[in-house]
Amino acid sequence: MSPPRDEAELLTRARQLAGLTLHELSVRISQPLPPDPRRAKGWIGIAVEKALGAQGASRAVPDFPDLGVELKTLPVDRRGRPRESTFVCTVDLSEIGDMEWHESRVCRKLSRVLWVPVESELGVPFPARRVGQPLLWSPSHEEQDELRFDWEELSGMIARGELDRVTGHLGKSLQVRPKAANSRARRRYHDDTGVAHRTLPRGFYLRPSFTERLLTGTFFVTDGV
DNA sequence: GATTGATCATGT
DNA sequence: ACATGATCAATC
Repeated sequence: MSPPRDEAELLTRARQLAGLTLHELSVRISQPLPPDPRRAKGWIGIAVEKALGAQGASRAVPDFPDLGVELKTLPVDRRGRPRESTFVCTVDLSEIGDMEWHESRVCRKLSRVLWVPVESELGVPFPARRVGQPLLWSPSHEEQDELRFDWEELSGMIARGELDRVTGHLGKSLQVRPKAANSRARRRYHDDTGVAHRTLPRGFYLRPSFTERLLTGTFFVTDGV
């Protein structure tokens, strides 16, 4: 599958995936379904990448480098509400001190995102789960302000060497949580006074309440009734 | 039931 | 080790 030439082609391809079951998706990309989905947490994301013609899944660039578009699959329940937070990027412990929001990895990563919801309902077997309608998104001014507010609070604490006081409780829309192979993993960093620390690697995540709003659009109230 | 901290797999 | 792709599962 060649990469899409422009956003329109990408969106057309994504819309053609809507309604497919994961089994049908696996046939389309000639990639077997994982025998134990609990041990293949990234399977859906990589499968959708393949189906859309994304480039290498393991490189530190957007999924569609020429378009500057990032792909995110989003597990949703039957009402279309996100069931999980969304990983954005790792917390950069080396250069977080002197960084402006607009040049941050969080801001750049979220500047253009193709969201692909995927059914993730307890009662529905993995092969029968369906791909949903995609949304090509950039943050509104309001969303940008929200994310920036949280990012400045969190990155400010980290720069002051207070990372071990940063828990998942902080941040209305954006939070910091562990992102590591296990809880024993450690990574070194220097705060803005040059003091060295070793700490559990962390990542920035979007809360489900944030992704829920962007899926439906902030101008519509959704109460499930 | 929602949320936070922990974890799984693969590629460079 | 660290990046990619996230979900699992203990706890609140």
